[in-house]
Amino acid sequence: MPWAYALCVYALSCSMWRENVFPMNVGIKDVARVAAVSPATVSRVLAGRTVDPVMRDRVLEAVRETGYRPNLAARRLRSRHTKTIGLIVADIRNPFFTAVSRTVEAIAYDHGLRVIFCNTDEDAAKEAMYMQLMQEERVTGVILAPTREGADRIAHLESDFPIVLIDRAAPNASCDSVVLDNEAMAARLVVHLHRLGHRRIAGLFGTDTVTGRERCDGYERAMAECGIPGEVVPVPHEREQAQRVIAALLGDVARRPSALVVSNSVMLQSVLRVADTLGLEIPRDLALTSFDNEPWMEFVAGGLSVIEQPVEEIGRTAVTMLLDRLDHADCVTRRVVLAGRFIARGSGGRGAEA
Amino acid sequence: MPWAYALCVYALSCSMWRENVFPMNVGIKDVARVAAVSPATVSRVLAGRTVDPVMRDRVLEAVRETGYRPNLAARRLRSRHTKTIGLIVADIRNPFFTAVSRTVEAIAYDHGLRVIFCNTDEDAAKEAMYMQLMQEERVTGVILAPTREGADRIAHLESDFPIVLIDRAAPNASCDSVVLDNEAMAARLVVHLHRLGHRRIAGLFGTDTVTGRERCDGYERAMAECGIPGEVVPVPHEREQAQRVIAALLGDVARRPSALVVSNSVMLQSVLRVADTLGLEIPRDLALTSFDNEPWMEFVAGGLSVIEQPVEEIGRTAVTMLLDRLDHADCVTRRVVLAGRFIARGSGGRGAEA
DNA sequence: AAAACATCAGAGAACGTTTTCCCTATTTTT
DNA sequence: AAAAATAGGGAAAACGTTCTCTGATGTTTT
Repeated sequence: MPWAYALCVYALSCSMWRENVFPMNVGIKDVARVAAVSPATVSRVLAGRTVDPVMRDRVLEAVRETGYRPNLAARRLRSRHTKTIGLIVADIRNPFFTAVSRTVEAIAYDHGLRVIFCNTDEDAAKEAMYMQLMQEERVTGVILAPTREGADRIAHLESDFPIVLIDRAAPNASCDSVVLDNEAMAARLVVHLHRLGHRRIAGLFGTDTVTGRERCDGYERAMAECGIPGEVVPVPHEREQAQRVIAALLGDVARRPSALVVSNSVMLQSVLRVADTLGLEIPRDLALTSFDNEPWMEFVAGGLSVIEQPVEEIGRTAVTMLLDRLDHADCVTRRVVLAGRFIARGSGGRGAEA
Repeated sequence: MPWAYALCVYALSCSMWRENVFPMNVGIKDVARVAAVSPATVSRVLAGRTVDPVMRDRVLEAVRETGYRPNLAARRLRSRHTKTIGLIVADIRNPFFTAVSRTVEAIAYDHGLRVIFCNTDEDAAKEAMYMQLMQEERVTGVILAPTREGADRIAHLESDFPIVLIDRAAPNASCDSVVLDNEAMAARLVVHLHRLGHRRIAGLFGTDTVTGRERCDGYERAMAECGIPGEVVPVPHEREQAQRVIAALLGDVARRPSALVVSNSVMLQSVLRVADTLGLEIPRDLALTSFDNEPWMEFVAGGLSVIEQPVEEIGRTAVTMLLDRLDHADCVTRRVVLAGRFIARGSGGRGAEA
């Protein structure tokens, strides 16, 4: 009784008898028989190759009549191209990734490619498992937002298919990649806060990603250039732990900075939660800036000042690069660095930027 | 030059020569040769069937040595079970669906099932295309959040695989389904607002989904029971259009209600946007209640009062039902109705609920 | 000790396509 | 008008597995 937790379970329409209108499995041979042609001809018609029009029509009619649907497994086995790409993201709850995924999917389908979508939850083991799956699926290529371990592993790995890294890629990565200019964008946030008069600016960055690393570098560089000491706070991915770390930072009045640079929107939500429980008002008690832009950010904390990533462009570029790589396998690896857009709203506090 | 828009493109590591350490395509036969056994035996070892231990070890060693990876296309073709389920959602940007997807994926993988993830963007044509794809993939089953047209179509359709409807299902649907008790939950929101003293409560519901329909019914019933006239506002899915409709409602001071019941979180964001541009403060000028709970909702409009859906339970139940249906194909169809949880925060305005 | 039975490895068919090869019919060239 | 070239359809192989069937090797029963 697996539905014990259900509010109620209705049972309906008793006899769903399977009267099979069509023979259970219609194959290309059945179509061929009905159309009185050879299987090869049916295949040719379906592939859109030149076939005598009268035969073609006979085949098409037979397809309609029999309700034939090609078997993709068989097709892929024989033709040896799967027309499938893998998309492996690190956190499906992060709207940045869902936005990129949506674009990737749409563009891939425009190119007649199916996409296998996977979510690793920042878990290197799951990631490895999925990469193996990609191999077993004999995918055409993979678009991957790797964990840090994953990024390392890929550097040493010679895979059977091209890989395009998104969002996270070491500068010396051995495959194509499309990333944000994380350093510059993190620096932009620091400069923004500095101009607003903040001098105690802490940086919260993920411990497990090269993206976090890069943003941290940009933060540190900018802080140095501003001539103020920085405090880098490594924040784990898991929500509970993240909130503990943040609470430790903000709960101690002596330690508490006046402003924060936060590495992404899920981390930002942990910050908001902690600030709320501590009774901190934003931006009065704590100024906030972050990466990623989402609709609700307009309405929180007087409008959050953030770096917006060009999500469509990231997705589009990734697919384009992958496709291009298929044609030019031995070409040099490329690294595309995209600029983000800084959106100034109210969460920086302390008067307006010049 | 498809990267004209790039901030910069680095070209790296020139000669990625493909020195194939292993023969390009290692098959089960190659493994068999190396292990000096028959292909059948290799297959048996890989399937975990009883094989002489010494042979088994030889095979395992040969697998390691050759770097063999099974070809899933071939396996699926021959064995005639794909161990794959389809998951078709209507809007990947809606966090409700991403949350459900995450659960479905995790549970499916626990059961050794792969999932093909698809996003229809509320487009019936895309949905139909994906359903056809599922057929061509010969999936084991499908979990589907249908558009309204899709729900209608499925009622007449006799598909080759079981389908479990989630989130949206007509009460008379011809397949298994797991849904929220939309009527009761919508009524709950109305009652909440009524108790707070609101008398002019409008309901905003999607035009294209049976979920919207059901929530609307609950809203109307509850309004009638409270003895106050309701105003139902159909809101299209597309963002621009949605905002126009909402602006028309809230912009006209005479027409403007004092409180709103909103059907989901993406619609809610449109409401927030419009309220913001109109300079309406929440809950002072407009009380707000909605479906779906997300972390940021704590921090907007004094805390949004919402109906939280049991997302994990929905995903888990859907997979369980699908699996169960495979064992009991001719069983009656089941409809699981889950209760949501009402979370009262501040956005209802006008004093506290009794 | 012989007969019946169980166990398990190998040979080869099968899964549903695409593709190669060959052959015929037609068109083009000389 | 004959020869060469081209086009397009059919037969059969091939893709990499799993599965059925058969036979051999032990193991138990009488």
